[in-house]
Amino acid sequence: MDKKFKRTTVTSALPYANGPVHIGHLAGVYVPADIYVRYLRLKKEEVIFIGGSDEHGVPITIRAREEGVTPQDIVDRYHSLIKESFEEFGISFDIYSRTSSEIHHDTASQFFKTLYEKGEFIEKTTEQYYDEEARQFLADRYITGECPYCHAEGAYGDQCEKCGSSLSPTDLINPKSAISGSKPVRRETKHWYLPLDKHEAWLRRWILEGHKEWRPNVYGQCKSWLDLGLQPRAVSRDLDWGIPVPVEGAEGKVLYVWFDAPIGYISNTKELLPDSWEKWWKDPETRLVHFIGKDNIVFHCIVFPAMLKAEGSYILPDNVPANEFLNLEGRKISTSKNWAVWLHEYLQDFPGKQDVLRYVLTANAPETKDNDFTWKDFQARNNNELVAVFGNFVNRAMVLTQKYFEGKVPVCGSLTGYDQDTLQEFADVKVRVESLLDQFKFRDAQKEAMNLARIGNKYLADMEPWKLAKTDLPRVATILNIALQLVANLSIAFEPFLPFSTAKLRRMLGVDGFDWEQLGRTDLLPAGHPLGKAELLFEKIDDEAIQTQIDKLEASKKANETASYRAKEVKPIVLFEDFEKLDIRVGTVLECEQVPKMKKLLKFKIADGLDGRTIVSGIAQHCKPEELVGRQVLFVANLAPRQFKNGLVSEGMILSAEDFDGGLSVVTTMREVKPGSEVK
RNA sequence: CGCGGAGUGGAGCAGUUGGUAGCUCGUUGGGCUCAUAACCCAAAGGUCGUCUGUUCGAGUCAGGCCUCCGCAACCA
Repeated sequence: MDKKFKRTTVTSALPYANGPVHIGHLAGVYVPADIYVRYLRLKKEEVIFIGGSDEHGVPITIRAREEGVTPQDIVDRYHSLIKESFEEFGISFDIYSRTSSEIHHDTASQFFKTLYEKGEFIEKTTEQYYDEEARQFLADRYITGECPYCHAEGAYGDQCEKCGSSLSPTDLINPKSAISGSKPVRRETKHWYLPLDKHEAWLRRWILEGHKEWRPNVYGQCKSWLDLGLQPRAVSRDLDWGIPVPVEGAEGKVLYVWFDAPIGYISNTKELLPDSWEKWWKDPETRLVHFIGKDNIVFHCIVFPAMLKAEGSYILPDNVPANEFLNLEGRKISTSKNWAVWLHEYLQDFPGKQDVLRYVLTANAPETKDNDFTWKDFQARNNNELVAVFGNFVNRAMVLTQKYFEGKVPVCGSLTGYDQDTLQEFADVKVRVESLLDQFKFRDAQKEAMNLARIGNKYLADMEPWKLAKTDLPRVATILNIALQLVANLSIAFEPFLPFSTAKLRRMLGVDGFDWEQLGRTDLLPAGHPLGKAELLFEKIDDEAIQTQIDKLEASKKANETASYRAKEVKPIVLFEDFEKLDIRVGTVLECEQVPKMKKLLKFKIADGLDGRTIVSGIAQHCKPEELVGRQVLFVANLAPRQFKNGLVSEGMILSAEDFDGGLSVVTTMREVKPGSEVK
């Protein structure tokens, strides 16, 4: 901010071409990036806006295999879907390309070679699991087996979801390939690592001392990583989809996707500007800004800068405004669970309403913490803010001018003190909006721009030109002149935020365009200037349209849940004598209560036909204690007692069925039997 | 006790260096009638997650705890 730059390179995170783009992507990255870029362009600053699809990596190959198509088919499908919907939505990339392009392969390959030749990598040989049937090495996530700690089946190569322990694939008992189902074998493989530890010193100075202005979430995350000590990171993988590692003896190896993806920013710039791309990436007078989501902070603030520095000729990012996440109707957005509002579907369902979504996502942007998108809020912001405040003010000014001055901008006469105060506010708003945009505070900036319309509505209400029209037409002329200047100002102030609506507004005003510099001026429309046709800037969205969206969300979620549901694999065969060792009995619940301070635990007093026993069970979030009293439940009677931290001892285990969504249902008997009856 | 971010009126968010708790929406009452029943004014509504400490004074600083979300498993 203190430093003066000549031009700005803006990048936005490359969406992964494994699915369509949803509102979370938009709110987190693309809308703020687009606002910023449009703002700079309006100021006539030199700027480029780089985007593209990230098309490599394991998940794409898995998906392709599942669908029986090639990875290229998958990325082609989603690349064009994403590209088209961005375009229709008005994300004004100078280029939106892809990492499967030839130019990217060359660029990334060359980048690797340069670092390789400079000796910036270290080589390590390790043993990894190899699937002989599928003929490939397996990513941690694609190996399953028995957890060495809790012995649950289906633990992943990196973590057991049952007990939460983090694992390494070689820890698993009876490992199995998730791809072919076959038993993988260990095989040696060589990989290249970027020794981040060697970069730690300068990164520390650069970020912790040089960029204190970064957002707290970004700065904090970096600090945490640096304080923990950086480790070398592998830059290659054993895979057949990606950019081949361009050195001898690296057959069957590709660049790890996080290594090649950020280089995509550079390749895409090259594609756009084959002759002059370097000044956007290598000139110290260029300001580099990355728009990303919070999950990408480490890559863009530590790993990618380390790569750029290691290469030697590149500039480093000046700021990385990362957003938090957006939730949808109170839940996390999830691609796999189809809990999302997809951009391409929104564009179909709400044609011509790009700006409404842009407005809502900015007004509710997750800039400092995770936020929630609800359709009700979407409707309210449209109806109560865009329509009622902004659209209505414009309409009032237009209609009154039509009525009293045949649609021509009336002459501004002498000004009252109130007029002057109102005009002064234009300039104040400009200063505030600019300052907020410069600090990447888009939510506040948009709110400030909206104040112009509020000022306008108040001005009209206070002046009451419709009353004065009967007695003092010259005064009405002045009032409407000011109101119309305000409308013109709105068309500038909102240009970065609502490009479609401001274009429409300019048509209504009968002007071609304004510069940002003109914002705050009070003579944008000369007296006598004929206005264009008045139309409504925004329209109301009714309950029905909103309900349709909510229903759609619920329906697709349900469909998805049932469609993707498949029971877990059956465990290995056991002998009858093993089964007999378990003593399962029926017990009647005498008492049941929540364990104080333990959210998940219920304490049971069970009649077992003997002396009775106490059982503690972690099912409090799934059933109410009072519903269980008097019911018969099944429990394992000869399980070794387990003591909890607070001293409680559980003498057995109550059996419950686990539903597909993790919900628990306690198992009971069909008819009442004597407590202590054996279950066989 | 792995690390970071967050927890503020019904909803969504501000709150800079500690000094009267603000904004938008909603609610209630009033006004206006040019306007897409839109607009303008006023009011009600908060022990700022919780406990303790520092201070003349804490939403703000320090420490403990609780809850939510991310990061090492690549979904922004």
